[in-house]
Amino acid sequence: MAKSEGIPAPAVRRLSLYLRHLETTQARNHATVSSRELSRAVGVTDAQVRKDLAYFGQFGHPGIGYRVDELIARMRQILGADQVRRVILVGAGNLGRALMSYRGFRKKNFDLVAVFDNDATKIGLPTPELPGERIRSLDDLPRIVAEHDVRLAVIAVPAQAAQAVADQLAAAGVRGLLNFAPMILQTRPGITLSSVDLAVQLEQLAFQVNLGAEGAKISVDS
Amino acid sequence: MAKSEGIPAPAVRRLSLYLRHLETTQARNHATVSSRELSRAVGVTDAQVRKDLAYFGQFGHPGIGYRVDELIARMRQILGADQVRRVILVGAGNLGRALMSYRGFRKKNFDLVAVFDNDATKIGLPTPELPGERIRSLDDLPRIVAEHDVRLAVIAVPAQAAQAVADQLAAAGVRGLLNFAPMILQTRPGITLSSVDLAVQLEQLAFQVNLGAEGAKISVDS
DNA sequence: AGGTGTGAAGGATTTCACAGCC
DNA sequence: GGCTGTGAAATCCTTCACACCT
Repeated sequence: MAKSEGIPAPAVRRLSLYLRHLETTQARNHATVSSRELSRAVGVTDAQVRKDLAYFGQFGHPGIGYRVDELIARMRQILGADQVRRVILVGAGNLGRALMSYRGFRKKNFDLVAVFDNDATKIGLPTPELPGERIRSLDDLPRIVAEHDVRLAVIAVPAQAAQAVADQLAAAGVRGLLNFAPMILQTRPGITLSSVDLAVQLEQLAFQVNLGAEGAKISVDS
Repeated sequence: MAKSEGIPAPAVRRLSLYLRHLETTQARNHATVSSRELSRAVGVTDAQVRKDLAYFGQFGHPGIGYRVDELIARMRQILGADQVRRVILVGAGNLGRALMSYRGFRKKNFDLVAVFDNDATKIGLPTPELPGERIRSLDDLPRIVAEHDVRLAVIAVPAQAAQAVADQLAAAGVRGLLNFAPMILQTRPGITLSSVDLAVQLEQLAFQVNLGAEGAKISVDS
């Protein structure tokens, strides 16, 4: 149904970066930005910025640039950040706890509604970051997902448990998985998966440094 | 000096993924893998796998596939994982502590040699994950970097402190920065930067899910 | 002047398809 | 039969350059 088919994935990745810079620009009370300024902040060319934005509509004003407030509103709309999206977290280990306390999610209008773990010694423990909540058993997964209409989940469990958790999440009706386990997961069609492997990330960096590191590059993303 | 110039960045990104699957294959006592199997595990085409590997040499055996042990050794060599690489961490907050206790780094032959923080109430505290070590002041940065020949650093500080930390790291002689602060950093040439923004990552995922999520894609990852 | 939106050109990466080897 | 390595084709993405607007 969406004619949003032909949008390059890299363009989508840059969208969040543009938005982040726009927000700091707004905080400085600048009313407009040019594609030039945006491009330098994110590390791409100005033509790239205009092309990227053009995939989603015409937001600019010739001779002026982009009105910051307007563009922020449009981009939030496009990214879905204008409405609360509920998220659950599976895995209450070190990384899981760090993610719970991460304020960035809330700022982007994500609402962490529950935390799950398989470890019997953890189930029932209070979650300081989510007042009134407690760590839940995975048995509660289907119910919580249905009750809160949760579409997104973060996986922060050990590698050997990750695939099973992913399967349970998909079965419970979650549509998007953000996986931090160092493991390649298989998902069935209809489930979107994004993986971040911290060690792999560092390995990439080390390789690039070894190469000779000609120019500083914002390499992988975000 | 390296004719390793023309290697596509995406190919390099996939290298770590191939290696990870090879290691699990090895654990299963399989002696060889085909590009077909590797490709399915990582979510690319088999031609892609062969092209990627071919950038670095000829490792395959026609009719057989790739010998697992051999390929692992070569890939570790290529990625530099055959020798210990020393890393420091700046920022001992929630995320920093999670990173300290993350075993994946050690497994990939990274050695975390010191943890720094600017918070006077944290400096001097012991680091349970690094026996005998304590959280250090950033004043010690140049000395530690020089003494241990540290080339890589992980930044896990709040956004508003990140640019200053990056500058100090570069000045101290660190060559590669892995940044977790939700902030676009500027670095001078010769410094390689890779950024991971957890909130942006989730935002990307939410967007893809909203699109309609036609096919499961290992999207941005690692 | 300053700035966007966009067709067209250029480059880069991926896929195809097949020769050659085990 | 199975499988790799690789030129050639196809596709995808980025940059150029300029018409047009303010």
